[in-house]
Amino acid sequence: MMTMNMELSGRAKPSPEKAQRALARATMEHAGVEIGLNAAIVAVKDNEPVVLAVRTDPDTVGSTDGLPFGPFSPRDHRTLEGGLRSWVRDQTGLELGYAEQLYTFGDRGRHTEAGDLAPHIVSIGYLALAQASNEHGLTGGVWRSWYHFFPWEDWRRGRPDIIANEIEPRLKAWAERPAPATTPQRLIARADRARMCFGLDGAAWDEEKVLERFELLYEAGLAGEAQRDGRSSADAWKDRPKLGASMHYDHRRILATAIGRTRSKIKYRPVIFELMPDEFTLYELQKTVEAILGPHLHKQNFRRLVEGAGLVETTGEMKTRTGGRPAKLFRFRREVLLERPAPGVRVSAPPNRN
Amino acid sequence: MMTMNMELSGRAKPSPEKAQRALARATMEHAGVEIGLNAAIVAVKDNEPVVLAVRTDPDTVGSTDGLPFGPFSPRDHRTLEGGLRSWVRDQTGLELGYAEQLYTFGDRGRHTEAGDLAPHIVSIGYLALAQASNEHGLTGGVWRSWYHFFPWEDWRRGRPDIIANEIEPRLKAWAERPAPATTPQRLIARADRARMCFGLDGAAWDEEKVLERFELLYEAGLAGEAQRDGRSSADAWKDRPKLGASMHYDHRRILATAIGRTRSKIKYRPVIFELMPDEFTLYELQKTVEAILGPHLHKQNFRRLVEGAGLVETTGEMKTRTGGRPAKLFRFRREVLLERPAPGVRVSAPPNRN
DNA sequence: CTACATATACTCGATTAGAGTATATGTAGG
DNA sequence: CCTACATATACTCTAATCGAGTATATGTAG
Repeated sequence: MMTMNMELSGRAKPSPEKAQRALARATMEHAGVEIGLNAAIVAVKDNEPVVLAVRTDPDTVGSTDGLPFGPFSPRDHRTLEGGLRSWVRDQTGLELGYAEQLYTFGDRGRHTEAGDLAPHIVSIGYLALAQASNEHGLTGGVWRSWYHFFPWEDWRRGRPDIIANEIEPRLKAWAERPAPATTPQRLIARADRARMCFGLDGAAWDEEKVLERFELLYEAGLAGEAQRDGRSSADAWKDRPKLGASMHYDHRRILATAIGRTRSKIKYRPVIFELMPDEFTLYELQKTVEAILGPHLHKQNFRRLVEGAGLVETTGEMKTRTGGRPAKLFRFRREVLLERPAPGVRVSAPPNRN
Repeated sequence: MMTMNMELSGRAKPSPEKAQRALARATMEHAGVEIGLNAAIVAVKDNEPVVLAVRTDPDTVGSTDGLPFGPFSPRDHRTLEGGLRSWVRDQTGLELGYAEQLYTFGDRGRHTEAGDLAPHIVSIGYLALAQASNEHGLTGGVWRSWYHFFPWEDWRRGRPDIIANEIEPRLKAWAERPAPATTPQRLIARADRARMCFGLDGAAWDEEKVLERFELLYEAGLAGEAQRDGRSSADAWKDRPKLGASMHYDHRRILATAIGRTRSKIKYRPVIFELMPDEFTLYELQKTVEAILGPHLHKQNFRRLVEGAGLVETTGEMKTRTGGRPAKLFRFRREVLLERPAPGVRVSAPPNRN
């Protein structure tokens, strides 16, 4: 219907302008696209990574959480991020610190819940990091552990049982069913994707692949959202436990993106300190890193790496109530930004097993 | 006149799509938000990294290039990427292979001529990688070296002279001028930002910081776009050479994002092979990597790393016309995707100098 | 005073990356 | 044919780094 011919060849001269006009004409016929902003606001409370969730209807059975959402109006806000900060402040009372854009979600069907009549909403997802201490005036939403939505991501007490007990058998069954013809030809077989994503059969676990894992579960019909969206091939699993709590729309996908980005980013940018109080012990820092990544380093090496990277400096104070020898207090050393091109918490992968 | 506000706050950096003028005339009363897609289509031709550019008006002096642009209509396309592929095919005849979303640019300019009645265009930038051999039916646009727009990024023949001769003195002068009061309080001083971005005074050069460098130049009024947007504090430099070719709107910023992402991504995903023919010698592979990153590895170690990472396998064929000893031909080894969590061309940073 | 818990310092060995040297095998020009 | 040269490929050496272990310091609880 709306075939735009922008004539890019050098001959047809002022093409962009013409194209823009065509665009305007074409888009006017449409119901219109609305732009929304979603925020995954992350903090760490009591060694638990949490995200701010809003519950639509707390009294309804089966009601689910969602991420805070606000419209973007270029009339009111000059920048996307400015708009985000503004409605987050209004809705939740939080003053955001660090924020970065994640991804723009625009696929049709991301609002299937609302039906086809709803205007299409393109949502720009943001990741924001907050200190748990900033929560004083929280007016909307609740902090929820992000492992409430992604229990298989929590490796702090070893490999979570849900992988071997629930995910692996269901994915293996899915992998043995032939892919429907409507599915675009995948480059990698189902079984291999499952193996790489969830570290089955001895494959390595990559803690950054949060989104890939969730999308695999969704595609396999094992995420609650898949059934809601009518993708359920899941009757066989009706009586099995749910794989994490669902969220509205595609919000769990946005959260998966946020978790993956957080896990990736703390390794090359000192964003971990956005989640920490101003002063902390190295053990507290390690616990925060582990809350986000899963356990990786043993204590002695963590100290060496963090101190060796110049990320922190001592305050001179001690924290005595540790239950053992008092620990030195540290603070983030800003100057590291001027010294290293990519400062972050280096938690190197286990040695290559190939 | 429109001001592109690129004030970095150490946070995320959105930006405007300034295509309002034509649209304003067409839809005077409509102040909605429209969605556009921009594509940075990258290839490597004759060891030169190139991007597909569209020229508005080849006969006009001072006309500039832009990136291909097309609208997104959720009515016609189920996904953003599907929409992108569709109009790229129509406009250029190219069938995109690899494509990934980069960033969504949505800032409104403050002083737009069209005023508040102009519909706002939010543009979603994409990076696409293409093989140079696929260009047979190219109907629109021309391939341009990306170093045409970013000459300071080309380190293949050592540190580019433009840094010492042009960029360093102008940035130093800018750093000595006080930041205007309207500028939000910066965490890092101008001089330090210049040092870290461009590796001045012995600081390390980080080839991934393409966007940071461009935004610094823009903020300092040294990019052509800054003058166009009325940010020119650049009278003093009127007679000096331009710092790379400008592009329409904020397209050079999108391209900077694309280059940075490409440089980053080839290190942990085997996307370099999206730019290579099916069979190649290791030397050709190295030249392609160096075209993108700048020279890094000496030949012997490059071989060892690439082969050791399991990225390639020999075809059994040889290429004789090398001007020396014939070279084995290799192909990308797909199975590496099943073996390694993050396979890519490992070009490790030089040893830590701190 | 003792048991214990945690903090912190030091050591060791394996892996890896950067750099150099040596050798193999083609082309070009007399 | 022979020689100079260019490129490809194999191997070696060394320093840095990381995972892991051991040892020691300093607090609290009973």
